[in-house]
Amino acid sequence: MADTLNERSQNILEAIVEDYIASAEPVGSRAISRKHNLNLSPASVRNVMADLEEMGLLCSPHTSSGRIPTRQGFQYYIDTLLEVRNLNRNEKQNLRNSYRFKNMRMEDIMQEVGRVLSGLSQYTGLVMAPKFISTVFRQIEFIRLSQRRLLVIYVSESGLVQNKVIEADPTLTAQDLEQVSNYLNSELNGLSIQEVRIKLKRELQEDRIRYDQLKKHALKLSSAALQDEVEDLLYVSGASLMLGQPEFSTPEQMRRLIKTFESKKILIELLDRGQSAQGVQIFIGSESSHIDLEGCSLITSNFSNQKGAIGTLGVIGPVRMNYSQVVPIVDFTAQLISRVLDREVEKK
Amino acid sequence: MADTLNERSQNILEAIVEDYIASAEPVGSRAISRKHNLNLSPASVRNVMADLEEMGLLCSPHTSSGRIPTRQGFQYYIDTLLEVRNLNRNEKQNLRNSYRFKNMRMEDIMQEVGRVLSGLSQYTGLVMAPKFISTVFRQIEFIRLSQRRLLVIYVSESGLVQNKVIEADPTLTAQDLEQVSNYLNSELNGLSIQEVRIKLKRELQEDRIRYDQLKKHALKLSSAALQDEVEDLLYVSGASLMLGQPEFSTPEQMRRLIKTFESKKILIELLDRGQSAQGVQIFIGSESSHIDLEGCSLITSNFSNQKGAIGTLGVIGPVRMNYSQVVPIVDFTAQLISRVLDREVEKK
DNA sequence: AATTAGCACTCACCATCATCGAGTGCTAAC
DNA sequence: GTTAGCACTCGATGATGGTGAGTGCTAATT
Repeated sequence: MADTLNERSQNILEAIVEDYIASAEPVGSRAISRKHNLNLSPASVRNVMADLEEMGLLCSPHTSSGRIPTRQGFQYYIDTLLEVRNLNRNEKQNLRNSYRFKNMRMEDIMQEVGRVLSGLSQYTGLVMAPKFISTVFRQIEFIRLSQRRLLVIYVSESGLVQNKVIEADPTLTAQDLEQVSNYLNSELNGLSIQEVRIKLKRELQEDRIRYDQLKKHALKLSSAALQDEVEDLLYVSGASLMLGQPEFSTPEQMRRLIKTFESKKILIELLDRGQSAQGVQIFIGSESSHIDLEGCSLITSNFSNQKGAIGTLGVIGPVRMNYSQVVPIVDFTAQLISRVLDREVEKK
Repeated sequence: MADTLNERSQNILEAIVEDYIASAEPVGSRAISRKHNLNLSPASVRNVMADLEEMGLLCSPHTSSGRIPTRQGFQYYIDTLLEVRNLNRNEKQNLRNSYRFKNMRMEDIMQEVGRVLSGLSQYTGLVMAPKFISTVFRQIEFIRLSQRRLLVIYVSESGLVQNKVIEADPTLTAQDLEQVSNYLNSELNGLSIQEVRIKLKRELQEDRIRYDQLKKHALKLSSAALQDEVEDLLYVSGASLMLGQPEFSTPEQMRRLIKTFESKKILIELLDRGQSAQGVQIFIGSESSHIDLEGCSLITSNFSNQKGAIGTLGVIGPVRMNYSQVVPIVDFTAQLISRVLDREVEKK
């Protein structure tokens, strides 16, 4: 159905969407016929608009006002009409220069990326660090906190540091712990957590038979340390910029939005959904299902290092977002970060 | 001047402040003379009110409306009239039960505390972790990320993990690094970062003469690792609750508030100011100097472990905050966390 | 001398009402 | 097929007036 739009209708839809993106206000036939040199009278434009409304791509807030694109209208625009220009050399260089990654911790890089995304787009920047389970093991350390509590520090290939407290046999000495970590560090190096878990599980079963005290401790501690899921790391930057958007101007909407951003849970769910795909993805409004994010659009792209640890970054803004501007920024940033991650691990 | 208030004036001021805290609306003479059984007619109350206004403790938004307390009015209320009741046994137990600290990382504890503070007070909870410089050294590890980049992981006595990337001599081998960290771990154990820095500085000078390769590396790496200030860790919880307060109901105020919370810088400055004091502190509105926090009050208390690492927690809300409810919560929580921190380190 | 009843006055708040204008749909003319 | 013309819709804006909570002042009361 949507593909059967003739060229004129497409042009007019495009014009309306773009005007609406710029103004956040209903677009009238007069404005379209004047600004975009389609050489059509307002009346003709009105006829087309009526058709587009019939098709569900436009709607009018009330009988005698201009049209605004519906969700489907935006969807059609994004799927069919949106031309994403690539950044030119200059813009790419500028974007590169926005970042200062020198001697930054992984966490700082993520946060910085969020800040820059938000700053450039003037919407809210999101960065989700690679999931624990997808990271590659580099090193593990055990530090005794108290009699029965151990602090486990885990470092991934890309330098992401995570820590966790586990309970442990109080009879283990510092030497034992050091031996255990040495053993694990040589044994698990280069495996993804997923692989590590499988390996641990297998060896735990085998080892019921053999009786190697050290190995037993090692397996027990490491499986306790690496077992549970670690909370996802999500960085949200520039939430206040969303409050400047006219679509979220009522106190109630503001509250809801900030609350949603604060809990992070819904955002993480949403970002997770895009993890399997490649390239830039766009989720629109309540198509992205959650009521609390109604009126929002999300532009995301995954980044990854060569070892396959996948993170996601993106921008969340009103559905009436400037896609043609934001999409290439998100796209290029994801590529940039992928390269940075690999550079961080560069061996020797 | 303020102390010269006679009892009647004090009673009326107190009644007005408390009514205003409850309603967020100007308080009239009628309401006061009825609700609080002072046995005074509205007219008499009005006379007192006029006096209090003269003194700068009250003001009226317009000629014919009730009075609201000024900043000075609140200040007087807090300094002189506020009676902070202690929590009874039940309430203390409830508060203790709100927390589940079992096997939590330091970071999680801080975040949890913020959440609970926010939940109980219905305002915004703040928790600032002890400053890096005030923490006590427990362990340091070096992990090579790339040729010239080392990841330093530092663990404090209380289990706070911080990490940092430094540049380092590419010729150092893994063995070297291990020796270095072993050396440092035995050498610096139990010192505060401040003491560590002094020690390092002194030894670096001495060692220009001697020629111990290992020690030289150790000193160089550790001073690089522990030199700079690490960004303060501040956890902000329940920012969206502030948006429900009538004093921040305009979009502009909301934006500004969220922006201020987001950048954290101003909050950290403010919390820093209270670090030297003991017990609960209250900062009111723009007395706390920053324009962006106008209309806000901050109730804080420091927590610390026996080693002297000091963190700050508190609640930020509108000036019209329910002090008598929030102060004891903040107070007791700070005591609770201090005890938890010491329990975390409990030796053996 | 302190308290209070009485009263005129103020002013935010709310609902009503008229006006205005941008925009529409429809019809008839081009 | 396109467009000029026109009646109509409806949100936004602003003026108007009534209502009521609250005040300050004065004079009467205790």
